Amino acid sequence: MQNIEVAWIFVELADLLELKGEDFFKIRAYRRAARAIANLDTPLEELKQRGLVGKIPGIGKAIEAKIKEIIETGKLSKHQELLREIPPGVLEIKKLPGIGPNRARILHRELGVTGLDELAQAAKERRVRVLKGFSAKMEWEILNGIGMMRNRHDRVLLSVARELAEELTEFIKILPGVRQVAVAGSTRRWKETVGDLDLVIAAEEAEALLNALATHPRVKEIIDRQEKRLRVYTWWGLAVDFQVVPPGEFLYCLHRSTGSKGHYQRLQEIAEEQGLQLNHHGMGKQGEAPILLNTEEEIYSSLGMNYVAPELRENQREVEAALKGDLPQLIQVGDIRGDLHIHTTWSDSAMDLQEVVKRCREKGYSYAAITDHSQSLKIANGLDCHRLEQQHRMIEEMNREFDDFTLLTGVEMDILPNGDLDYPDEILEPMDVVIASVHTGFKQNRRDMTRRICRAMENEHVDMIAHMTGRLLGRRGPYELDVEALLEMAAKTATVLEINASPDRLDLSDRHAKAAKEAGAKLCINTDAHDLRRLDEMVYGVAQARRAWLTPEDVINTLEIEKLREVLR
DNA sequence: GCCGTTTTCGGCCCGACTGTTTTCAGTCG
Repeated sequence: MQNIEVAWIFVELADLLELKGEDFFKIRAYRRAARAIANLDTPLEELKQRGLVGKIPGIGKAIEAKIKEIIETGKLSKHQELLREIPPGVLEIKKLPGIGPNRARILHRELGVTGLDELAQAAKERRVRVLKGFSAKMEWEILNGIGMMRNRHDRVLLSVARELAEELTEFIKILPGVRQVAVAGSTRRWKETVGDLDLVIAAEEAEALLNALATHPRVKEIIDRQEKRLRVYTWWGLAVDFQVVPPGEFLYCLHRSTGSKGHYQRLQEIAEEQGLQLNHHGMGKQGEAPILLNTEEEIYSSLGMNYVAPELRENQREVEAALKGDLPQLIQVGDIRGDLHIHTTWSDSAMDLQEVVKRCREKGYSYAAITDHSQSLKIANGLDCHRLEQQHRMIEEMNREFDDFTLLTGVEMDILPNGDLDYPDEILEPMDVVIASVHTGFKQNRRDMTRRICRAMENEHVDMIAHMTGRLLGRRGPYELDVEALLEMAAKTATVLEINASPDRLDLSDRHAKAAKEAGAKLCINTDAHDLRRLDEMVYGVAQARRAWLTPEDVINTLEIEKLREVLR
């Protein structure tokens, strides 16, 4: 059992207890423990053997015992008990916008609804509006919310798909008869959310292989089974498609399954124009033996074009660019020299300054910026001017110890609802990196919100706007914004725009990041990490940048420190 | 349920917004 799955049990336990109206602090303790577990570098099982589980901050005797139970039996009796008492559908109801634990409880108790379908039915019959604490408007919002949930229900975050893909490919590799295995589809193209996971396996024999996969512990149910294909639904909420292909056709099958459909069809057209045929069996002249190829690069070069990286295969004129030799030299993870948006224990993060420095140096960075929250964000323990100056003095002192690494001073400053900034200019002036971002008043109208961010860009000390549209994938849409106007303003004021690498944000989107470059703005890829593990999410931001056709020159945190300082100045 | 260089008990991040139960409970970040 993976740590993340243990963490999920505690998250769900907390949700269930919340629905029962349990003590707030107990619930928070479970959530904290879940977060701590999810962020561990070492498997819990190993920690348990070494007797270290109780040493994890946030985990005491009671939760330690529960972790032991989970590792030994695969489940938690208290959790199972609550699941018998509260239908899992009620947890779904609690996820609706505007519905918290209390309203979900009322809906369950008063109307007897056990899930979204029954709730939708009740709302249509106008049985919700008459309940205490509800109204006609809320009834309408509930129906809206259910519609939204259904639309996204079958997609998961890219990071979930990639983690599952890694685990499954490791498992498949050691099965007898397997020559090669690779992830295809939108997961390979690093699309921000994934509908189903495609795995292509090269092997002569399929039956025993698919049997083994059908009984894998991640599999919840089998959706479809054919001779060479297996489609399953996993406990992670993601469907997986296993495809067994002859070793000689692996390359072509992987290429086709990677897609996108539009991109592949475009390639088939190009092939046809050249008298060739391209399909999952191979490529060659009609009626003749296929051309022998070993790599995807060779498929593209045989068609007389540059290699198109999976991230670009979206039928957005990449084929035309490749034919002309006009594709950009895409940015790579190794080009990144530092992370410019990191939180510490000074505000709401789990890592202290020393830990950040250690991990960033291990990652080979030559700089990092500490950008904690600003004073008005009380819930995140935002820094007032005094604490901010204290922190910056400490950073300056730390910097004396390094000759090959620079810790930059900075802040992630709130743009207040009226457009004012959270610190006066004289506080911002000496800082290395001033990030401005929105954390409150999300429901402003398009004109006000656009003007609000524009004003921040106009301040000469603001270097960067973080997670500009505010979206949380699968949970919250972007705020109302005139993105085009903002991209232009960013270019005009030389304000850098962040690509937030966190898999639940990826904000700017690929489309917006591409438009930002075209508008003449510079970008920066940051993790916005609040704990050590999430410093590793840079790879998602870089993939997003690649999907936006960005080169190292478009991204400021590829620069050497001296050049970077010039840009920030 | 966790935690302790004041405390082994009694604390445990705060404040804005919303709808309408016109005085606050519920939700959210």
